[in-house]
Amino acid sequence: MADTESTETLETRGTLLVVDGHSLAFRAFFALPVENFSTSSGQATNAVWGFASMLSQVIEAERPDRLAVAFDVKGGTFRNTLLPQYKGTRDAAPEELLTQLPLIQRMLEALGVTYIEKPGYEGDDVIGTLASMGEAAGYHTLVLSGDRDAFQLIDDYITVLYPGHHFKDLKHMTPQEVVAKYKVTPAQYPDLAALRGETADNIPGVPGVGDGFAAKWINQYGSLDGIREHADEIGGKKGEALRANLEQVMLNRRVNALVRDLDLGVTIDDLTFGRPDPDKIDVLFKQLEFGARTRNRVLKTFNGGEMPKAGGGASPSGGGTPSEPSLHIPEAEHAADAAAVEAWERTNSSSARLTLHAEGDARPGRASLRAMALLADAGDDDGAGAGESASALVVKTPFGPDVADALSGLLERHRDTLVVHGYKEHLHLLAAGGVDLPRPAFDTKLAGYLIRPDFHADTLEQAAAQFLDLHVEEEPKPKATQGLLDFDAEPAAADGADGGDGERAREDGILLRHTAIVTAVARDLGPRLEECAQTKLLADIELPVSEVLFGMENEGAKTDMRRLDDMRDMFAAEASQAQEIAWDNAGSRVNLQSPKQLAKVLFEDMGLKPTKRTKSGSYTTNADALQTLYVRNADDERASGFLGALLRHRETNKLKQIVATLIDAVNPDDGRIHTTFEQTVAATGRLSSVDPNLQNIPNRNAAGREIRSAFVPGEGFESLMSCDYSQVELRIMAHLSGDEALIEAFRSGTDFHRYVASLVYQLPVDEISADQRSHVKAMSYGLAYGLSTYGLSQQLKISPGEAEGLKAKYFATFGKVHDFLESCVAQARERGYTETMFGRRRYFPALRSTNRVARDAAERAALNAPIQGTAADIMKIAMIHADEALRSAGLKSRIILQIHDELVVEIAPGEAETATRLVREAMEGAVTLDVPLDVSTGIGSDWQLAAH
DNA sequence: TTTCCAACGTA
DNA sequence: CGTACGTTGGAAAT
Repeated sequence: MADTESTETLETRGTLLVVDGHSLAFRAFFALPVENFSTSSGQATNAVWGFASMLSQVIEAERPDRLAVAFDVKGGTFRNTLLPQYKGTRDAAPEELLTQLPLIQRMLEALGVTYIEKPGYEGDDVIGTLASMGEAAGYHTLVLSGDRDAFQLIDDYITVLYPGHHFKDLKHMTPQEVVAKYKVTPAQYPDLAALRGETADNIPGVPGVGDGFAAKWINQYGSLDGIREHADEIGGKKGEALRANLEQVMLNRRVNALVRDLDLGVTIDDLTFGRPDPDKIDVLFKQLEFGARTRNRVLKTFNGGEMPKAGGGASPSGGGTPSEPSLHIPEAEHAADAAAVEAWERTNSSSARLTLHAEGDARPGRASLRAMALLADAGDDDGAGAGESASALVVKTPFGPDVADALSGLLERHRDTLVVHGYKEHLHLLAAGGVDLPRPAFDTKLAGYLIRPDFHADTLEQAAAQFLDLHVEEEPKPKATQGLLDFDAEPAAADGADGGDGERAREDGILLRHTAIVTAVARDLGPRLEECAQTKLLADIELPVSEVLFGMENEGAKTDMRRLDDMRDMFAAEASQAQEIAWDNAGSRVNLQSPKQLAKVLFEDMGLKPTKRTKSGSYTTNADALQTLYVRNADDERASGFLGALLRHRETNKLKQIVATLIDAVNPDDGRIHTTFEQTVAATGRLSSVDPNLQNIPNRNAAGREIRSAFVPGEGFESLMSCDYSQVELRIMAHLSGDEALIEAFRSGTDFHRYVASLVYQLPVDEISADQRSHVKAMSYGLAYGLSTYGLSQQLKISPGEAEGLKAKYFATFGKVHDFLESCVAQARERGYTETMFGRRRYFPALRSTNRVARDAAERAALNAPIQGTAADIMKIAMIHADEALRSAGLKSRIILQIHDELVVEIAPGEAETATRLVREAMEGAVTLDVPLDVSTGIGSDWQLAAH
């Protein structure tokens, strides 16, 4: 990278590296996404991490003998006296960066690196002074700075390292480089900068004058003084501008001159480094949640390339190349029979932790097991020598029932120390191998989710990267191996041809590596889960609900295939009919599913006036817009014909698509659809449903709702029951806010929305109009989403003024609700996270964002999270209780679906009454609030008929 | 072939 | 200019 490295090696005593601390911190802050670098408590760490990483890079590349870092000091300098607006723009440095500066200084201290601040002066002055001192002491000085003011220091002994677009390509600015770039010498550079100005420092230059003209004048007249003397001779607009701004330019020149003779109280010989303190680093990095890899790399770099020996910190264990994480992967035994499993168990019976990791296909209804590994380790969580004494066992499929039994017994005996990554997935995998998996003591996937609910790792490697700080750097994994590293990967195409021993050994290696990663992640996450008080949530809610979900996924939902086929054909016919009409009116065969083509037809060919734009700037063609256009152009036969047909096509085609997707998802073996409930995806704590999504089956209009009639009881069952919470989120708001009026509204037992409307409008209940009720209802629901008055007016098609009035009346009636919502946001802003009734957290670093759009969005999310999250918690508890109640009553009836506030239960003959009672009780009694939890239930021969 | 966007379904 | 999700097809990017 250093093309100018060969600057004739001058006789020097060594190399001094002087770093502009603020400049580097800025650089690091803006180079790395803060979302990926925050601690669980919301402290941003991107600048600290980047600072360490960038400084390490430079040290490794330049190998300096002396090192110092200069910082600015808070408060003004003599420059502000001269130029009040000086660096005015820099004070706008984001809070998230400012809070990291002390951390960076602590890190430098721990690394044994001198950092210098001088009150009343800037870092640049310190740098200038240090450079002079270095020169005098016979050192070659490197100045690492992104501030061009430093260019004036450059001479044969002083080089500025100036970062390019990527930090990696640091430019070595020598006198030759400066002349080549600016056509002036380094000594003349401040003159040029004074003329041009410096936007970064909020210094205005001569308008219309850039580097080019400034250089031309300097070369013509020698210096700024020369230019001033001959200012009258310079013609044109630029000359005029120069004369008008001469005063400013001269001031600039005084401001940008660096002071080079400060008394810093140090000598160059004090600026040694290379004695980092591993203990201090460990304390700091633990606080910052940096992992072992960062620690080791940093320590190594700052210890002159050697790992420091002293200090009782974590041992570097793996060591080796810096690109390998410090994982200890033990040699594995292979168990071919039950005896081998039992023998391995005996030799490892005293292990403190047992990690189970299986691979295969974990999709419900078609799961298969490929191989599994067990890793027993000493479990010394302080990290010293972790894993050194570990022992591993690999078991591959196929294996017989004797091996399965031996494994089941082993797992059962070690359940108290058992760790998995993804209990639910492992239940599927092991069930496919005939092995029973008891509830483990720890699940790294669930734990990771509780600690950082908005981080979603697709692969185990990603989870490790997040939690062990094995940050992915330059080298992306080779494409070929990527698939194999996928946690849930399909079996790698088992073409027997080249499935040789090498292939097999490699697969084993990956399996073991993954197992070791799970062990390492568990070691890290256990204490962290405890720190943020999520351990109970894991043990009492997430792990138990995994079992319920496993059961639901495994059973699946029976569908009436004939009904589905009929519906698909019917919707398809309607859609194609609508398409014909649309095409006739359009006069061309536009693709009705292409917003782009539609926009052309509507807004160009037909010349209709567009309504709104999409966020990327094109005209929207969504249903809302089409509806508006339809009404607006009712008298235009062609346009309204097209729009009407298009709307019908949109609706029916969508339904056709939904049905087709369902048909595609039916498992031919049992005629049932086995969705997967994702337990670690939704940041609020809700579940989600994929492959297929059974949580978005239409329900709002009659045509769509018909699809629900295709969900039926399977063989051995007689009906479906649907149970749902009514207005849970509003009830939770009532409870959490303690608003007496709202609580009373729920206790009254009358039509809730009507009752609320009567309070808001101060009218008797029976005088409330349908409009008033629906407006209040929309307001109530909108509350929990942070709905704006504008949004409310849009939805209700009323004026913003009316919406404002409604909101005012509402909050006048339910004042505590307002206070509560505000307090959610305020608390989140203060602590960095929100909490549900059960302590589930969600972090909101964006509340401190300087970007208003992002901040507003975070505020809405922060006000919603405790409400939606508490509802999710309650439903999970209800599911655990209901499942348990059904089982212990010996019923065959079982929960098969969850749609956020609704459970669908498949009812066995004769069990309707008991099952209804048990599920209702579980749901109503999941938690005791200041308001009753109302559950409504219904039973029918299909899902639609079970509605109530 | 992969990635993004617009659209739309649910609570 | 309303929170939380997942799926689809077309179009753009590769």
